[in-house]
Amino acid sequence: MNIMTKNKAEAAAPVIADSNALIEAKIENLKQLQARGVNAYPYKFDVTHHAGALQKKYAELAIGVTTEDVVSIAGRVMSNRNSGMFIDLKDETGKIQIFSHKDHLPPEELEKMSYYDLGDIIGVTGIVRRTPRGELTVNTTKVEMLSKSIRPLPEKYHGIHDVELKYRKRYLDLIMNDESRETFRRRSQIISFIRKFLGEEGFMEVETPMLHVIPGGTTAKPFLTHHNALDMPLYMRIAPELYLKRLVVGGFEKVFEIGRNFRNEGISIKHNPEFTALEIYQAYTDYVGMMGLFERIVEGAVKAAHNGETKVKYGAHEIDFKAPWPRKSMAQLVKEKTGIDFMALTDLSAAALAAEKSGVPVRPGSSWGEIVEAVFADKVEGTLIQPIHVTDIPKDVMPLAKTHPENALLTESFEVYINGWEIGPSFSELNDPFDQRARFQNQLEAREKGNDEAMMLDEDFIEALEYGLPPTGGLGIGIDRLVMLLTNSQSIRDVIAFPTLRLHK
RNA sequence: GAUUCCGUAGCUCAGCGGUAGAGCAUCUGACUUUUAAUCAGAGGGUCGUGGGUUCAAAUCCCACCGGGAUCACCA
Repeated sequence: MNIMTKNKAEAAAPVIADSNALIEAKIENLKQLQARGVNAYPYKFDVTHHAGALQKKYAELAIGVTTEDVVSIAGRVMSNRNSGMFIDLKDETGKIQIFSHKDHLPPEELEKMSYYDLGDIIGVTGIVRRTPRGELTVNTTKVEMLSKSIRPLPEKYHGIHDVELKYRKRYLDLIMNDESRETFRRRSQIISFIRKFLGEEGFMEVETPMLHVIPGGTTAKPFLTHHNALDMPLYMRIAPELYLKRLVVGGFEKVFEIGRNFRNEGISIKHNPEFTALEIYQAYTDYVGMMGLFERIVEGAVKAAHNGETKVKYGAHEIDFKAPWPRKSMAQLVKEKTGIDFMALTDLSAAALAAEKSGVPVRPGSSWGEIVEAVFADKVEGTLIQPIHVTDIPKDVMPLAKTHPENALLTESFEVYINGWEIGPSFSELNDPFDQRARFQNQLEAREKGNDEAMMLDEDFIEALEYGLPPTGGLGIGIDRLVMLLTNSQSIRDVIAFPTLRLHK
């Protein structure tokens, strides 16, 4: 490169904050193409085939055989052998080798190709053959630059290992790491299955607000925001529950929503500040009806993502999602694990003493139900590897669930546990407006005692109940955790394309 | 938020008081039916940032920034 062309390149080059020799080399190649009349960013390309389909279609094509089939494919240049004579082209479905030879391409086209780089997106038309070395290949008769890449790809063999880079620049992770592609493909399959299944079951998909005047439907710390024109504080929703029940009041008997919830809490391998939840409400059924529905959704999702299999490896465990799953009450499970029978220890101080004795600290002001739940969380939760319905959750921790008809300390409810994680809760929805008001009052008292996650009183929701909510069963499923289980992902950040991270650099 | 580990070339990683290294990628050349192509050569670094200790710091110490893991809260 002489001084003239170098100056020209620098003058025309867009501003790249972190430019380096690799980027400069690619920009120089871009200029060389432009100097030869190539539009490096053209508008379209007619794709007739994808790599995956070709690999499948020609699986039986014998070694050394050249077909007469002309195909047009497009994708990213991933590797380059024999000075560009062989290129591995990668599209969404897989890889295929491109062969560019002077026997099939005019010299000026071959010369242009010398300015192609790894990472470029190109379109190729050519003839399908299998090389003597056994590689399915397209003999290029025409090649087009579709988008010039001016940044170097990560290491072609190891891909990206730096997890921070994976999360911040997910596109690189997806380009380089097939496992990540597979994870997000499966995520999509799972969600598609759920939509299709619920539609077939007669459920209507609805959308409710994410901006709430009063955050409700669960106990969690909300994000607070502000609407300028209305000059009004608004919370990002922590759950859609109360709005979905309003729709059931309105007469929609089977509704569901798949959407984002926002919780202003800690971040961990199981928690992202925004996460995707499925919530379902069905009129005229109760929590028992929800158990069967829960099982069919999850078992179906597992099969959809695993070619009909119900057994899935996760870490060191093999989890079998085949329904039905066992059903056991929370108190029973605690009793089996610790010997403590909280159903016989309904006195608050006796319950607190028993919990402390078993090594579970009790926060001052805890209710009986909170103590039972704390012991369950500490002693039992982590041992529930295979899917199970943990039923009859204490009323103190379920302010929106119907009281259990046989024991006023409990509710008609269950939570599904898999791999030691709560996948989702479900209950017979409390539809008695007087009881609901009393439960909210209890929450307010807890709030005054310093529990800043306790629920706020939602007067408008109670009014809706006063018009009449039919007997209703509801359930929620944490989609991200379900996807983790079905993709053997160790962190929720591996199943959320763009997880929440700190502002960087 | 607490504890702990990590941050070296575009990427993957060595080096852990004494002149900043390798592979891939890039550039030059050779080769031209390859498979992480190969061969010869070259360029590429504020060792996260800022202080300190030392004759000498990528290396030891402190603070900060970013990330991972564990714990706490939660799904």
